[in-house]
Amino acid sequence: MKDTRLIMSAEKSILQIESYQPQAIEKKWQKQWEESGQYRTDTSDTSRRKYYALSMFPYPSGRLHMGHVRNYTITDVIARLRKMQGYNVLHPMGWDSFGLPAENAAIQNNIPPAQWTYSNIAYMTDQLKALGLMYDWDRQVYTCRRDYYQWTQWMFLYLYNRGLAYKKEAPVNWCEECATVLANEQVIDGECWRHGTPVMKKNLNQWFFRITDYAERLLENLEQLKGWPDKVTLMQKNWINKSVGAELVFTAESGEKIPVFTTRPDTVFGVTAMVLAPEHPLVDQLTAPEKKAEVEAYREAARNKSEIERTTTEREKTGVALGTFCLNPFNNEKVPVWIADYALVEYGTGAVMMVPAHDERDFAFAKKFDLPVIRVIERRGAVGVPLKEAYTEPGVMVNSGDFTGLDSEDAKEKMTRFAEENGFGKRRIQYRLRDWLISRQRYWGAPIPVIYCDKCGEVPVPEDQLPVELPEDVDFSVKGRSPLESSPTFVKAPCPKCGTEGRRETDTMDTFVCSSWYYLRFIDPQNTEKPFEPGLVKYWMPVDQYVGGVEHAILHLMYSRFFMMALHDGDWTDHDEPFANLLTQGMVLKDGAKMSKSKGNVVDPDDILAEYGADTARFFILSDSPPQADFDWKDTAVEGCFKFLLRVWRTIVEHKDAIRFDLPLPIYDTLAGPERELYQLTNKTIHGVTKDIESEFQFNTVISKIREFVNFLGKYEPGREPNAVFSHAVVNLLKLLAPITPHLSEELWQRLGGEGSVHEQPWPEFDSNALTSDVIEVVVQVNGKVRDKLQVAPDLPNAEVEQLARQSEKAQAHMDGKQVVKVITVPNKLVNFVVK
RNA sequence: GGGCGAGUGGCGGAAUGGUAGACGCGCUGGUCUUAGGAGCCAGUGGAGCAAUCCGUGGAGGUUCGAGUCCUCUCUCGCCCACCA
Repeated sequence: MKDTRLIMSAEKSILQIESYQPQAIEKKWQKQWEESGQYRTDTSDTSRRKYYALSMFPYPSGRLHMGHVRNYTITDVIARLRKMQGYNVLHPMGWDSFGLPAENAAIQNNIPPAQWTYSNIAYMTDQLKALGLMYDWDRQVYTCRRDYYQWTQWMFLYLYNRGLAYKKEAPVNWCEECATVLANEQVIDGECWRHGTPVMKKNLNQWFFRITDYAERLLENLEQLKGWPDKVTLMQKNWINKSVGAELVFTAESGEKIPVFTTRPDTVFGVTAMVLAPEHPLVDQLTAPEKKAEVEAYREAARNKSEIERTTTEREKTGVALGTFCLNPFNNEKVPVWIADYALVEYGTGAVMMVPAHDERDFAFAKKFDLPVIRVIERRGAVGVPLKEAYTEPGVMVNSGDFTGLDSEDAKEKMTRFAEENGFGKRRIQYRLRDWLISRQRYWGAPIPVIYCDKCGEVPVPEDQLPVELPEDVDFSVKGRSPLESSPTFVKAPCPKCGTEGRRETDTMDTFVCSSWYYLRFIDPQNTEKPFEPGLVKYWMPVDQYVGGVEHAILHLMYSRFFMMALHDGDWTDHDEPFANLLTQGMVLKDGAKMSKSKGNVVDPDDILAEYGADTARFFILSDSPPQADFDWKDTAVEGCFKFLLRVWRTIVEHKDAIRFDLPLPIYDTLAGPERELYQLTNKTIHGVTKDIESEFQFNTVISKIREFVNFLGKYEPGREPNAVFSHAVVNLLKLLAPITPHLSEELWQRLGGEGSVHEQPWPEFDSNALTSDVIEVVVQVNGKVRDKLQVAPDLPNAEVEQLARQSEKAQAHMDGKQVVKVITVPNKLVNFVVK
């Protein structure tokens, strides 16, 4: 392969010095770091300022992909930097190791899910270690291990005892491929997030977490998450989707109350029908006998439609009149009751007051079924213009009884109050966010710790009986119900209350439950008494920097926020937000497309490590794009990075004799010529690199600054004697590179005779006197166009710079015969002559 | 349909309202070499011999000065979407 030849030839060419052999030095240092324990964190040391750096932990799918490499490298560089800056750094890694793929692999290969999972973890652990990541391996967590899921079950009980976990029968999303139910968040465009297959609605008795209790707080707190990308907070805001309005109660002729939720109580005089969701509980009672067959057929059809069919906006409206009527409480008008599948049983009250004049959907429905359109709001200044489409803007009220003439925005408030006073309505806030469906009819997850007893009903397993262990005598291949039902040892269990024989809950928890609190367990992973020690969590939380893919913007990040709030409310934590700063890294692309097996454009991290080593991989993946943007993988650019590291190596090893650690620091004022320039560049680089990392981790510009620095160093002739300025430059270069290329830096640090580990060194400081050059280029503009450039001393008084500029022949050529009306001088930047 | 973000060389991308294209990839020429796909040196937005002119999706505007700010517009990407 050409890459291997490149390395061989490169090595040959520098054979006369000593060659850079990444594979050898990387292995050596990884072993050394592990043995020295220098990356372990003492979480009980709460005396220093702390920094908690966290990557979203991986699912052990088999092997790492480049997205992982990018994610973990970014976090690792941040963690290493903070450590050098003197923080007490926590940087852990673990495994989100429950989940469906393990079960599928078990069925296919006839091996237990645990075996498949642990062998993947072993392989991926080796890969992570080969990348030289600064993890405290002693605090790994595995969500599939009983010492972890015991506490996931504890979390369930905690929520259950606070009334935040409950079971109910509801129409839920069912994926045939997964053979289980899914949370709303796991349904994308009516399709399963994993399989892309249509999701069906089924009425099932399922467990939910009452995340809607926290809807308002989840929304309000977004304001304080200044360290999150706007994009993510916005997505969460849209997902929660708060609507302020009113619940108004219509009354059927037969007496049944039909509440509706509306954001437009001001349009209630325009109601010309009542539309119920097909699944609405009142449908049977409100259907006229002669309509029974037709209505039942419609409901049956709706049931068999997939989510995708039901929710496309382009579809024509369908519906059936029930043949009965209800009364509008505001004017006692009789309006017909219909069912239509554009009304959703899960939202609001499952019933909609139909106002065709002022709602686009209702307008389409009325047109289709020839229902009357009554206009109750007119545009100000354009009264009497005929309606061609729904008018959804505010305006002036018409045809609205006592409310006629009001501004429609005022009317919302007044009409809601009127409804409240008269007992047929109230103000109501509605969120789109639904409760989180957490039960799964699958094996490889944390069992829900509940026992059903004929006498006592639903009984939570007492805390001291946790964990409810996952049995091994299970037939994984059963579909449609939990495989746990097939375990002879699992199902039967004594009722914790009365001791008679009961049945265990056989559903397991959504793996997102496991990952909603893992960041807390990292702080205290070996605790056998509690999920974590609140005192430690108080010090370590929140996570200072969380890094991961934007695909978790809603699912994981909102569930974790919910957990944190719930734990906070029970005094388990001081904070109610888990992640202070969030960085969503972009995707790794190849040839402009997402890496995928089907496209055949996957780059395997193992190959890159074998060919170039971890430092090149780390350096490259940070180099070309800012971390938030997508990153285009380019093989030639990887080579370029390797060549650069070779050059760093050569530049330093070649001049080994000139580098000493015990030389006195250069004194800026005494320096002249190239030495002075080198010293300036060293300080500028330290300053620039530090600044770029601090401001949103712009590693791509960090790397370009380091390249400029090295380019200069390569041309510099330090001589054979110890050289203080050159030594200062090289020592600082190694420190700046340490977080990015930890092995190379460590190796050179040691070879040069540096004490201890480069990673234990303080982050370099810069000499602020030496940040400016001795000569500055000032631009001479005429009417804003660059005409000449001057070399002047920095901070030369404006008047003198202007004098010099006036003498510029090139500038004068453009000012000839014209009058200078204004001169603008920007110190150390430019002089602009405005001429007429 | 609604919301958000982005459009800069052949490519990835730099630019507190102040020299557009840093840094790199690629390419061109030279050098060293048995050889070069390594190293080193030089060049590289477009047009032009040159002076110079034109250039950040498009059209306007603000400003001494606009890739950057404002208005409109086009294209692409992402998110949400029959949520009442």
